[in-house]
Amino acid sequence: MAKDSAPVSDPAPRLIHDIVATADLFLRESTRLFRPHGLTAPQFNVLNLLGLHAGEAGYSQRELADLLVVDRSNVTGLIDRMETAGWVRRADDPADRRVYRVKLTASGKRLWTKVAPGYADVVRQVTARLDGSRMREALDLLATLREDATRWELPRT
Amino acid sequence: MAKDSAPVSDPAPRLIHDIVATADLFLRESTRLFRPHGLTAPQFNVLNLLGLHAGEAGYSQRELADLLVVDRSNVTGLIDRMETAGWVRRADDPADRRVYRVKLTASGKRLWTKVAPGYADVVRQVTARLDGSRMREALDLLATLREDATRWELPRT
DNA sequence: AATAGACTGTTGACATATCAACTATATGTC
DNA sequence: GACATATAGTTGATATGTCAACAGTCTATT
Repeated sequence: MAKDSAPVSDPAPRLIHDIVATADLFLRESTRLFRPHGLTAPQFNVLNLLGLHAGEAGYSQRELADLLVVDRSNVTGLIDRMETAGWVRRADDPADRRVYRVKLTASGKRLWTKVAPGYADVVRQVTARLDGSRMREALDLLATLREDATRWELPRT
Repeated sequence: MAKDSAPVSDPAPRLIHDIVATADLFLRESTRLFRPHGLTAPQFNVLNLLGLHAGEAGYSQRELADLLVVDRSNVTGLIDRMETAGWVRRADDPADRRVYRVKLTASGKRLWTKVAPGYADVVRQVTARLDGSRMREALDLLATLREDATRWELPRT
């Protein structure tokens, strides 16, 4: 009988580790897909956001930062590089002189239509073995974990 | 492959997104815990690996790279900074002059015993709502995804 | 023993990320 | 209108990550 006082295989830290490892693996593998097109994963995310949802108005850098869940300051360089590559441009916002509307260029649109289907394929392949009920279970588990991860309190010392 | 665009509620991309977002959130939140001690998340991971499993021999930088799932070159700077902070030291390996054995210093051990319990608490809080069966299900789901993520083939163009 | 090949750690170039401090612009309140 | 406050984007310092190329060391095969 195993003593559970020395839980070498304690599942809780393992779960956290595995989530991080799975996310990492997925980012790493998807990078292999983007690389031949000169894209990085965050750059593809920008392309995909603009291609999918942005319409004519584009997104402000603040909106992009919120959607990508990164700091505003990070978006500056990201968009700089994508602008240099010719995939996006910064347009002035007529309603607010502080903001740029970031929009796809024609070249950016072309790249998106070329890369996005391959990404969708990969996503489908990776999730192919999960049927509807396991998929729902997975989404639910992750949502539960995210709720509790925002809820915990720092030890107040 | 369907010619029409993916429905907004397509669960597959959402699952991938949610895994990355959950990992991200967890890393971000745990950083709040490490920060007051002057530690970053990767630095805590090194500390924890050395504190938990390394024993007298420590780990080589190659072993650390494999355990952390990062490139060897990344470990150079990580250990540089932790050495400067006085938490680890590089000892020569008597059996192989190419490698360093990275070991905790007394100060590193002290820091680990101070920080690790708080981390364990947080892990416990975050996973508290998952009973044994959901935990097993979660680990199993992630393992399945990782298998398929290493299996997919790059479109051969 | 010699040598070819593999492996370890480092370096340099680059992308991504954070945070704090700064400028410029908006906005709400007196 | 004037002022306090908030917000958008940039900058600089720093940490993490990749990749490719390098020097030094090991190892296996002849």
